[in-house]
Amino acid sequence: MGQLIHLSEAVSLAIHCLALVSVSEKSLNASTMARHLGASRNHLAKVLQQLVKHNFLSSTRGPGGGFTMRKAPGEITLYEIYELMEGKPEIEYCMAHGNECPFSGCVYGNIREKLTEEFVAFFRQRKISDIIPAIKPS
Amino acid sequence: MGQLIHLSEAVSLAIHCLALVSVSEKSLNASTMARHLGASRNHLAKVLQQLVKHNFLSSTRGPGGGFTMRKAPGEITLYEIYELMEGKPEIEYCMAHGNECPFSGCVYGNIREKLTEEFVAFFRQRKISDIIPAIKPS
DNA sequence: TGTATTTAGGTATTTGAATGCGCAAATATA
DNA sequence: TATATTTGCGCATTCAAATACCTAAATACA
Repeated sequence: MGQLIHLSEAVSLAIHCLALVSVSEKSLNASTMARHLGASRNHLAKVLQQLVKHNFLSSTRGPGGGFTMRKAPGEITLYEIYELMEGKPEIEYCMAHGNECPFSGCVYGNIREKLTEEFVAFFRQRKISDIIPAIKPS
Repeated sequence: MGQLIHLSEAVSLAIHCLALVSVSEKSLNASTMARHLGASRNHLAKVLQQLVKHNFLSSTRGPGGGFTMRKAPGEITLYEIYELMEGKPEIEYCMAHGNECPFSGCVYGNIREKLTEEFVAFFRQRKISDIIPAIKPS
């Protein structure tokens, strides 16, 4: 149903790819990763491009090419990746249209702010290196 | 930007309307509420239909018609309304496609489950009657 | 009875994310 | 140098959710 906590597939792909590249001895190409993750090669390619552009990955073209890490997995927090792919998490005013809400305080209290903060705190503390142990031996 | 905590406008409209109808002495029509909330009359009408169908509101057509409460505002939790409009909040498996994730535990840990539970707990405890005091005198 | 008002509900349009596609650029290797 | 491989990147398409529109049905009231 409607996802309350919304994490796009792009974020998910980025995080998984960084971990996979981290543990790979040689460079990993997009097709291989797409196959492993059961994801669209095209979508994944877009995500990888972003990660290259922002210096998380290096890419090499041509046969045997692919992607390698440019930063150590211990230096990359999940939050950095989240923000790169989705932007800063913002709380939208609930009546987005005219801000003339006839209520003096938000009917949601500050639950959204609170949950967002918890999420950010968790993602800031968690690093790519933390998720590497979860990779199944292929 | 991408909303991390996603609450649709439909949920928001439903909650606000129930509070407005609760404090209204006579029946409130869709156009009036739309004006007060600065929202689309059409969208709001859909939301109100749902609330009628599920016995939160009664409706009467024709001149002077509109909506009146069918349940007491102290008997309606925000969660009921959320679930009515959005369905139960589910955690999607992050690689939605093939569930052959090459990771043994979810890279997100259980943060999404935890945040969802917090949200649900908050929304279950909060009632329409709790937000009525926040209505600005018009 | 006629008319204006208002909800009901089906259908259409819009929007944004995801996905697909095609070609250019780079490069390894035969 | 030719060829196969692989990324880079812009554009087109698809898909689902959100939103808008349109007409029918009901009802109050003159």
